[in-house]
Amino acid sequence: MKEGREVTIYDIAKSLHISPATVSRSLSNHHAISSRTRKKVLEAAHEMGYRSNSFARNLRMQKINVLGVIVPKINSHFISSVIAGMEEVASEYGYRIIISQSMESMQMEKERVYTMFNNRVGGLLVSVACDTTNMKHFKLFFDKKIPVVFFDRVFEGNGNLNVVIDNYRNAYDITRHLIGQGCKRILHIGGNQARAEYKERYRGYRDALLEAGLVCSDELLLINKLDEKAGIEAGEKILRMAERPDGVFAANDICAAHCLQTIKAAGYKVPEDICFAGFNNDPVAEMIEPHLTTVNYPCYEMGEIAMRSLINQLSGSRIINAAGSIILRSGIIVRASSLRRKSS
Amino acid sequence: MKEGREVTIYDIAKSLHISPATVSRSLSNHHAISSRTRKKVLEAAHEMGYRSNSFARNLRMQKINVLGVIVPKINSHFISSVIAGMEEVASEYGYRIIISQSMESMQMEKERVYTMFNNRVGGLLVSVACDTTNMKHFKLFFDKKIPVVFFDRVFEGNGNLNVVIDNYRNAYDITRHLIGQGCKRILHIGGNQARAEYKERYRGYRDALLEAGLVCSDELLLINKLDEKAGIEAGEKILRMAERPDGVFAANDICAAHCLQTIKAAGYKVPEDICFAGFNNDPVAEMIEPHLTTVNYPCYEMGEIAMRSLINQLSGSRIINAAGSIILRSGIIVRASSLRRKSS
DNA sequence: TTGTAGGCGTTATCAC
DNA sequence: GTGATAACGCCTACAA
Repeated sequence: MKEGREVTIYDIAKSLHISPATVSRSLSNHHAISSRTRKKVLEAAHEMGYRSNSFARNLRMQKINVLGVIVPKINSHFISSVIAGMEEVASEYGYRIIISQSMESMQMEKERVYTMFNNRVGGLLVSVACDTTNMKHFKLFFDKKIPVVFFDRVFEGNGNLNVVIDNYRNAYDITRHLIGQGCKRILHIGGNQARAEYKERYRGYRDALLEAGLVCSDELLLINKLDEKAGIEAGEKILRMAERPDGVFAANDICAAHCLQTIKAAGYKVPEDICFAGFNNDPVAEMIEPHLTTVNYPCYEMGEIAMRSLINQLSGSRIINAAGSIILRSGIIVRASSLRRKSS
Repeated sequence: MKEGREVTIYDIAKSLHISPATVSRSLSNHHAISSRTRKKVLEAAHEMGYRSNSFARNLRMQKINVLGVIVPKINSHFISSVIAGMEEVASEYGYRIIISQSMESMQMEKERVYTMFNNRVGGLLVSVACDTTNMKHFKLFFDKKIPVVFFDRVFEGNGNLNVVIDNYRNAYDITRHLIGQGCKRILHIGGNQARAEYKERYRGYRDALLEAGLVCSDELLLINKLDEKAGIEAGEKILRMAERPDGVFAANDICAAHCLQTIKAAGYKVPEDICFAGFNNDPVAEMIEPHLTTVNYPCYEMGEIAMRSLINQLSGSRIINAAGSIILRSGIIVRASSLRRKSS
């Protein structure tokens, strides 16, 4: 076996005194080939350490088995679980995935999309950055009819498919729950309202309040980045408020948990003084004391479904309706952080 | 713009009445090209929806800009952070990463390695599965001198590079800390002892005990999968013990946290009755009450370093010593779960 | 500064 | 059943 250079079908052909075409056919189980020849070739290939060159093959075949995934950041419970689900399905169908992070920046997202395009991925799975305001940069894909599936953070209406949960409904339900526990003055910590998903969570919250005749004012709305730091700052802000809320619904668990911790450290009791609710069902929700009421987000399943839909569009001969939304089942999980009464 | 067929540099060349070579050079920022021509080409390329064909490019260049990452499971704080670090460095250097999971199974790991090989990744980053007992399946890569960098869970001595932390030392230090807090009977929850990393943590623990003249017996050693379920079961087991330990050192935080929770739920006080320490500095460590003493594991940094080392081997003309180990700085973080005295 | 031409490793289309 | 040969799209000596 030669060091350095790769073994090609020519090398095999030469050593066997046959033509490269025959080798190629043997390797790809072509029907018009004698089984004796095929056997010889297969053995020689193994012997010589041959591996097919996927670049040459793809170049020739015009076919691609790599799919792209673009996410804001990989290192969150939510995203890493989604990706785990995607990877499992992808590898089951013989696809590879390449992953990149937009770091919550639309500018970087654009670059990533372009790179994916140039890398000729067969399809794209995307959860957009926080400040992504439009989907112009996906036009490249739409124009070429390369399927794009959005998940979690999505856009409507370019013939693409979205995999989501019902943000409005879950936010509404969890706010209703807080109201049911006797909260009269509920504060919402939300994410960037330019993102429909966070807007929907806010709307669900607001509608529940209005319906119950409770106050819903700007003072009770905090918009931030929903990370650890934001949670702590939100807590400090709440502590400084003249009229303190008796309930908090945050648009994610990390933020909720750190806010809760800050409030607790100041001597207030949860849920007696303030009820808390989050979103996502992150592992921290079950660690914090008291455990955090939250919305169960089927992350792993979302990854599986999104990937399955994408592969479907790639291999399915005729898809009737690839566009639209798949809304996954989700629901609230009631834990001690919001439980004042026995029955909810 | 033609539908269906891809735009090539030939199409651009034709429409601009110049040669394909000029187009190619313009596109790759070759120096010997007039900026006027380049501009024209870039515009035309954009206009016509051109994208470079990475297959043709790779075929021609014999170079690969895709690197493979194989991990047990993506969806843990530790692994997702490592990958986030890797991706950041990779994209900085123009590399893409393809990721797959071995699901903690050596059999699947073998398959993944083979797939990566056939996909002709330029290099490999691996943290091996729990039950991986040898590195025979990486021989393909070693033979072809394709660089492989192991991280966290590693193997010694095949000319490969390892990126690790000092498991022995950290385990030793944290056990010493528990002893310093007055613990006399410390239990260790460890991972699969076939894995050197978990063995090292056990050894550090044991040596600290022996040195202090404390008891170190099989009764005080629990080996399990270190996940949530294992943590709860460990807690239940401890509660059933005749001679209960007054300190627990678990080889990861998830397990430690759930064990702690189980013990606490049974009415015992932490750290007064039992001290707790974990490993990894997972987000849950700062959420649980009391906060968990742990070992800070520089995950993101590990991803960055591992990726940087790999790219180094790929591009560096002469690497003096690519083999061996890089040991990252880590250290214990003392929190309330083990703090009985004012000074540690 | 730009053009010409050959080859990277496959597979498909002809012949034989 | 097998062999010759022409693409696939790109890059890069070498020429001009």
